[in-house]
Amino acid sequence: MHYIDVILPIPLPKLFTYSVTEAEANFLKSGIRVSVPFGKSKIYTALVFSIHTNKPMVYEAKDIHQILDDEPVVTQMQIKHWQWISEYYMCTLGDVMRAALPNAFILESETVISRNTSNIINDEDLKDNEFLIYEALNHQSSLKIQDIISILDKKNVLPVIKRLLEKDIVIVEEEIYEKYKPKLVRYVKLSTNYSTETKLQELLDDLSRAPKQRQVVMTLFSISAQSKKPIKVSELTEKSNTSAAIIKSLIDKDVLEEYYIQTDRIQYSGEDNNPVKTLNKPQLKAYQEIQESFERHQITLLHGVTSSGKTEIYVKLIEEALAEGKQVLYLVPEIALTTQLVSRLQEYFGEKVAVFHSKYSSQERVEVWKHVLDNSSKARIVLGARSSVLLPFHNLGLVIVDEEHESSYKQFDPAPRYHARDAAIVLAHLFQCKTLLGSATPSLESYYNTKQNKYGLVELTTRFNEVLMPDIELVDIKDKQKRKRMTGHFSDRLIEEMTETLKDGHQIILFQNRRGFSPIVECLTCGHAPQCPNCDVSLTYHQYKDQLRCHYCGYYSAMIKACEACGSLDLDNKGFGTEQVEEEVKELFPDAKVARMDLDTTRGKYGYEKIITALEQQEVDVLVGTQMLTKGLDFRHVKLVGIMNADNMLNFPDFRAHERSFQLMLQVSGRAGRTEERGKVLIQTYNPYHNILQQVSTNAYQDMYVEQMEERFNFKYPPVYRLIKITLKHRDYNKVNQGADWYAKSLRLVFGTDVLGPEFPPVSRIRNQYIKHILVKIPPKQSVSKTKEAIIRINNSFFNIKDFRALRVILNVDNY
DNA sequence: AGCACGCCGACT
DNA sequence: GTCGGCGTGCTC
Repeated sequence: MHYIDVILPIPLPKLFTYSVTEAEANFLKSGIRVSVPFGKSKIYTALVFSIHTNKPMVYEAKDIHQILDDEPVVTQMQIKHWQWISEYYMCTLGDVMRAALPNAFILESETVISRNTSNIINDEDLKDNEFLIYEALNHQSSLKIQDIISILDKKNVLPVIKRLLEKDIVIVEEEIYEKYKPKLVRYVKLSTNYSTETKLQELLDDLSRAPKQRQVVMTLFSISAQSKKPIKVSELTEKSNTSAAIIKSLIDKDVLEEYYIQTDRIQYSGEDNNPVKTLNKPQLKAYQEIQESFERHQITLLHGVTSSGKTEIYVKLIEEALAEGKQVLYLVPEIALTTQLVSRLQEYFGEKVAVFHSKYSSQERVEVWKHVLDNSSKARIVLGARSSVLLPFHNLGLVIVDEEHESSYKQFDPAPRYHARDAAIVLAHLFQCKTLLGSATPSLESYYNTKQNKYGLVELTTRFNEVLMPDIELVDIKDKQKRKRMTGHFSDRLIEEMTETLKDGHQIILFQNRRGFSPIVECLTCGHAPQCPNCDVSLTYHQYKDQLRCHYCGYYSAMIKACEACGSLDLDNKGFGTEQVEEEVKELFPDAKVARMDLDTTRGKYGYEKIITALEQQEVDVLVGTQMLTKGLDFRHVKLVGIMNADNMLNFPDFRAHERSFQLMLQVSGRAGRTEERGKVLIQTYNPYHNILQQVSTNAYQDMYVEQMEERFNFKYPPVYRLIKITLKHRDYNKVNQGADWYAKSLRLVFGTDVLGPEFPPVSRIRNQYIKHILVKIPPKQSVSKTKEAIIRINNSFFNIKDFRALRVILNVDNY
């Protein structure tokens, strides 16, 4: 008797056992996909975890449905890595599998309904709905559930299908099909019949009365004379200036032969590689220090000021890893970054660079996956966002985590809620290779680790070309308001600097960490402000569409003309977002070209690129944007950066608010003056004496670190303590309260005062779900894994209480 | 997570 | 009186 344990891509905390034949058991390996029946009717894709002969005691194992691969598509190393992720981040292996595998690898069966032809039906016996389906099946041989839903225009169609099935009118089958289709490109060549010169001449004579066809043959001939490469049909039609129909007729006549070649969806078509740039002195020094540090530490943090040329150092290290025949993982926080970076890396490494991120189609991802798995030369360097740590690396030689401090490395929803930096470090550890973290404003976590001597530290303090760090000036807008020196949200200082910069033909970036026009619309008579019907927030006014919108659930409505509560026409906009800044710039500087970069303007696959290119081409003088601007983009001609309001970041209710504000402001500042001239940064604030602002203005990372660490220490926050956030969600307000109280009480029995909450978050209801948080703090000496075990025990007892079963509980380890 | 089963209110 | 809503439990 042979059995396999498999991982199913569902959030159930255990493996499932199926029985296989001896032949199957011999063929299968851990990491091969199989399809298995699961539940009453479904067929799922499962991943073989282990093969054994232990018959399950309490149930009869089902047979598998089918084997889907010849060779493992998931490596043993990955499975180890998945196990770490699932344990550390308290989720199931299935969650990790679902996140890791490209969608096209996870096949699911689909119910297909077709007509039972062996039966003659009397129309009269059928009800309306049943008749509609019966009719549809007379035109179409089979229907999917989704088709039936649209035919009947209702959600619950299963009872109807069940009745049809009982009446023997239809048959129901579960179909599963391969989702990944290789991309085939059609090529043509001259039929072998015409390989000799005389035959060819005869052919051309024959075609003398079909000039178009003759033209095609001639073109084909001339292309193949120039190069030996296969000829695409598309190329031939274009070059011979004919249509597909003419080529088809030649194929039908057996003059041409068509054939297909499988190609990659993503192709690199650049020139051959440039030699790696030589490093300047400070870079070289940093590079050598990294080498030395790697001798003592698995992980090294490169703390290099903005625009210091960290990328060149990475390139040098990549080159070395490649020379040893190893793979390299280069993580970046967001896709937006990659376009500039990809071309830079491709300059050096050509087609060895593979890009991977979540905006890729599932088919494109399969191709990258396969290249990495095969250790193909097309994916020696994987440049990617968070999810690329889950790729099937073979012999990883180096991991680079750029902009290490970025919080977008942490997955928020759904599970697995992993931090890509930390998962990458573990991955590197599995491969026994080095990790380089890079940032101009390291996270307290990483910097703390260097102080603890867990990581090595290398500092790079001079900017490339010795450009000076920008001059940062704080502008007290409280004072400016008192003295009537404000025009809208612009202080006289900011206007002066902007005027100057525009006159010199340089570019300006204005940063406001809020999109839309104004976040609150308030009635001046009664104080009422329109709220989202689904969430506990006020609606933001978006001027360009004249709408009120919710930034949490996407709800929108037309802008109100009068107060909904009292009918008053006196409405006031409170607070301001990027839209309003943009509009004010247009009024203040009517000749300047203004663009905006926020979630609203960067929708769609190329939204980002358009704006970035416009800025690079200097088609834009002033760019207004949210924190998107900070993501390490290299804007060459920007000289002035204005931060419209520093206070709303600083006052954000989060223990990391100060750290994050510091990082954000320094990162935006770093966009100023990148090439020759020294840049200028103006920070408008109500509180210029705030320590963080002082530290930003003097680029005092150390001071910030020391001060913040003191707070983290005093208030027991990371990196001193660790955190696990437990979130409860439900439609019913009381249920959430009761559940959260019970949960917190049970946690307190074990962890005492290290449990905070339950507490409603600032936005206590999103999409009609009430939310409550509980925070568990783990002291430095307490075992993390024991803590997690205890939480899991409490969680299990929680779900044994019938009243709480409907609540959704989210465990977020190291939450950001 | 799906999906089937079972109980109860809203319409023909 | 059925249809269709959702709460409950199970999946090798």
